[in-house]
Amino acid sequence: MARGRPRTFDRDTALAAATRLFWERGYEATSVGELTEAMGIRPASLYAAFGDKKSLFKEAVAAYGRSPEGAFVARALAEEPTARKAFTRILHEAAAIYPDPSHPAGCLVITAATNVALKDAEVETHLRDLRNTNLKTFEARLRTARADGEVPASADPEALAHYFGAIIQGMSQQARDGASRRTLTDVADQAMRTWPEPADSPRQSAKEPGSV
Amino acid sequence: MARGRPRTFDRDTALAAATRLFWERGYEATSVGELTEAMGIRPASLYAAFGDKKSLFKEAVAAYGRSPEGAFVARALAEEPTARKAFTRILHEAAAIYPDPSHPAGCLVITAATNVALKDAEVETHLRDLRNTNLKTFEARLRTARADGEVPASADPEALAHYFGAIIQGMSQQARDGASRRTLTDVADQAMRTWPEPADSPRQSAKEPGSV
DNA sequence: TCATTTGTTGAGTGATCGTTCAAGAAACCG
DNA sequence: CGGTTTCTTGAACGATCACTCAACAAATGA
Repeated sequence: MARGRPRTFDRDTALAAATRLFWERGYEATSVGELTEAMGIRPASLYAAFGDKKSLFKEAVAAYGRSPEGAFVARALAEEPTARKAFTRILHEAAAIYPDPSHPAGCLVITAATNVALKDAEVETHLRDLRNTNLKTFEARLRTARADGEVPASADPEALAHYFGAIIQGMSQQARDGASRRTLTDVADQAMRTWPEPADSPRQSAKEPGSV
Repeated sequence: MARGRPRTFDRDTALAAATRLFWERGYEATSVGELTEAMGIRPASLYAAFGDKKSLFKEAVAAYGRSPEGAFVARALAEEPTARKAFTRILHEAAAIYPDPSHPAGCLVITAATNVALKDAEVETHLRDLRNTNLKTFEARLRTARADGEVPASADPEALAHYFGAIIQGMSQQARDGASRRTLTDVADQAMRTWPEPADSPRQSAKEPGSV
């Protein structure tokens, strides 16, 4: 069924190499020449397989989102029974993943398209939309928590969502600036101290009551 | 005393225009052509007055640091009598300044050199060093506060410095993503709820006791 | 076997990048 | 005034950018 000459390289492997390069240096600062070298193919093969640089980047972002390092936030939100456990896990996993030397530091979605020329503004807005969508997901989870009585009625889901988003984005930046897992874990712990407990629960306790 | 033909443009004004452009788009994504157009001069004049693009960028960073939008952190640390008042003011001023539409959003030092090609790595490390120096300044201020008994002995200055640094960097990013002053002020208030009060002071009070 | 389809190769496209040069213009000093 | 110094102008430099094309190679279908 497969017509024509078959591809001589593995598309997923090549995409992973491109993802890593975009993750390291960002969209604009990564040239097609560097991409083809890292992917082990010639320019014409890249364009035949992926379209153009923008399309390749979008595929790289999608691949990153499916990888463990990119999917940990969504996974924590889906798997943890309470909002508090979900955000605690998110911050601690970010502290572990962002500075991990086995891959580029920080988060691709946060860092890969912050300095972009006018002609590539589309790439910048693509990542911006992803980030703002994530904030909305945070907000929705916190709204549910408030409806469940897990956080008090006085809690502001939108403000808390932006707060945790800011912490995560700051941790990504600091990981790129050389911060260690230890330091980022301290930041995560400090950030969780503001978690709004309902009035009838022990205030500001270091451990949640029903800890496993 | 001034020999030779005088400059036909104002150096500070031209530098301010360059600063604004670097602030908006970052180092790599701002071309010399865009710079000369915004500064109202020809390339040769730019190179005669500022050296090369890297030197111009470093001068732009220095000019940003002297401007109100870039100096507010150092000013708050110098002027406020307590660490708590200093950090409260820093976060609230960041919430006001970062999304202000009269200039590019966020902080130039945080955003202007995150995606940089290999040949310009020097620019990236220059801003990284500035950021890490700021963290050390935070840490020193918190260490003093601990010595003064303003924060308990159990407080960790390095961890708190990274925590506030992360909040500020996150607020800068969110301002660039469109967050309002209102939202960022909420983030600042939420962040200050983790401030470590000494054991004999009223815990988690919204206002510090000796407020002016 | 042979036409068709698809991928690879190597060279090369125009555009833009940061930067420089030669010529002329505007100030100074003597 | 002439000589020196510094800046401006317009044109251009080589390098790199994202991207493409013509020729060849390897697979399938008939």
